[in-house]
Amino acid sequence: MVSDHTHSPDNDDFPQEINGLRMTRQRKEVYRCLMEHRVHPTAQDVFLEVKDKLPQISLATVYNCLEALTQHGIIRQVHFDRESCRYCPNLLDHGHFHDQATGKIHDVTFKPGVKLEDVLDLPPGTVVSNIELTLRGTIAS
Amino acid sequence: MVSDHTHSPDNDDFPQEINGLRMTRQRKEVYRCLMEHRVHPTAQDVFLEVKDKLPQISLATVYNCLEALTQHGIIRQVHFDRESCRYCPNLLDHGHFHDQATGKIHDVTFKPGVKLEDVLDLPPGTVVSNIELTLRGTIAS
DNA sequence: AATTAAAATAAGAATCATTCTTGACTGTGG
DNA sequence: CCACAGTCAAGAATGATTCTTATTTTAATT
Repeated sequence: MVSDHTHSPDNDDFPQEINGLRMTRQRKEVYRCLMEHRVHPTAQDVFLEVKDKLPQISLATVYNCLEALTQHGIIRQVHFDRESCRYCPNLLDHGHFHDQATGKIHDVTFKPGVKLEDVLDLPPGTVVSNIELTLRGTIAS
Repeated sequence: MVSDHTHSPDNDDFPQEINGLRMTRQRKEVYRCLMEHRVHPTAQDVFLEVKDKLPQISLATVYNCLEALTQHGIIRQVHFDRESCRYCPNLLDHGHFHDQATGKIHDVTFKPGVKLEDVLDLPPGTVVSNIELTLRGTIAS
């Protein structure tokens, strides 16, 4: 994290920059929305939420912000089939479980010490740079 | 065009029905396309291929066929981010590795005996009905 | 073989998430 | 203060997929 030097009413104590990305008012609100709710919202969800703070923001800007944050490794995209992309501020390696009864999405972490090669038959020489693990099902009560 | 009950040149020895789904000429060709090439084609890819055999087939019909085959558990959809859906006739539990250098998609099987619960921290009571595992990376030569 | 109802298909329109384009705006450094 | 680069808003464009409708095919029955 980077300390902030100036102080503006919109900014409270948000860093002016994260991972080399300048945090504009729009990007801050988008990021704050993800951090505060942690419900894996879609761009549309974020748009509706952020409009309360920045009424003039456009959906395209929300997409731009989410894209910028993703490119700079600040958040991650989550995909469920071809549904709208969802966004996730949890940067730890993890998968997602979609509870089909409630519609809720839960982060699923790997047990400590688990390595891909222990679990999968990968072609020799494979270098994996990105994993996406998606589960669907229900939670028995 | 030609309806032939006993024997038609289009039909060779294809079963008339799989998993309760009537195998029409279109569905047969779509399925055959997947089985013969095994390259995880998109609907568009299948459409172009199948047009050689059935020139009048429409893209919507290809989508319908792929949907019907999927619903009846004959093939599976494969998703990479929000790219076009791809289709896979391999019904065994497996994931997919996307080689970013060649663009090829490889099936990745789980090592024998591996169970989800051994690898993941799942919320208690979780019943997983569907897994999608997607890897991206490269293969060192 | 003809009749009929249900299922499947072709063609193109419609939908919807996302991306692109354009012109205006903002902030920073000189 | 000015110029420049980076952002933004608004709406158009794109592209995959789905929907609609009329037509054709199939299977069952006569």
